Amino acid sequence: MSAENKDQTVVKPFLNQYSCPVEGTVDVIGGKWKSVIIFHLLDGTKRFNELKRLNSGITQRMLTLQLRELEADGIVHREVYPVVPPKVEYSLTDFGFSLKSIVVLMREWGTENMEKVLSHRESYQEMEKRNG
Amino acid sequence: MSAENKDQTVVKPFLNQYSCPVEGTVDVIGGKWKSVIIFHLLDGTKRFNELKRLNSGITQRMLTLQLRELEADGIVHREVYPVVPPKVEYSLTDFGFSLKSIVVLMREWGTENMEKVLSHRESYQEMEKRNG
DNA sequence: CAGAATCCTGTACGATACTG
DNA sequence: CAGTATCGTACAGGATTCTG
Repeated sequence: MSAENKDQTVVKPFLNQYSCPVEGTVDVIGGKWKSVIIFHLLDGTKRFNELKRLNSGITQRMLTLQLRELEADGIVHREVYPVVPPKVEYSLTDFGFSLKSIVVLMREWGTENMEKVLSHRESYQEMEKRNG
Repeated sequence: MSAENKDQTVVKPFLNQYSCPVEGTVDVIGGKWKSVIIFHLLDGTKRFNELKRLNSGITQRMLTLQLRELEADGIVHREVYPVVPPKVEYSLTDFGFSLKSIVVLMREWGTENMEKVLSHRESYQEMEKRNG
């Protein structure tokens, strides 16, 4: 523990692990890809490469890692069919579907507001440049 | 651009920057701290050290960086009072308040479901240990 | 009080190659 | 097809010190 925190103890009151329930949810759907993956699984079962195509830009490695974490948290179900060539299907569990309202809201917010965000961001950066 | 992406072009149809609006929203409220900061600003203006205390565990540096990004995106307003000692107040802009429903849902979801997540996670890891 | 300036570390994330 | 297995890097995030 750091010197700074020796006198001002860090408190994690929520399940002895988070400082706040919001932080917990971030732990589940945070990161660059998870919420997007969940969003695409909302409209049904998808195969691995299907998800890879939908999450344009993700690498196989990252997709695998994120799916495994979502599986570990009980959000995603992984169904392996013992066939050649391999076939693996991913779907949301009932528990995973409880995140639907959040992810849907995130999509709506993004659709309606990202243009504004990007223009804000641009003028802020120009302002920084002028001032230093 | 990678070899893998030379033939299978990465498409960013949403504002030429994201593959999907959800990805955009993640860009705004993603990361370890932003959504928690926004949540705490929902119930009113806060000073810097107040936010630091509420976000138990965050360092000054990280808090500054995250607040600056939120300010750049038009989510947070920063009001500097020219007094000694310094006084700086942070508040949500009207635009920032449009994120309220998302963050509130995140808190509710965390409150109701994180216990289940953690137990899922635990048994998954034990399962991994047994199988290798 | 609210930060800026430094320096540092871990890990999230990526590129690439290989395989049952 | 759906992955592992390596290797590599950038940046998120942190510890510490200094200051108007």
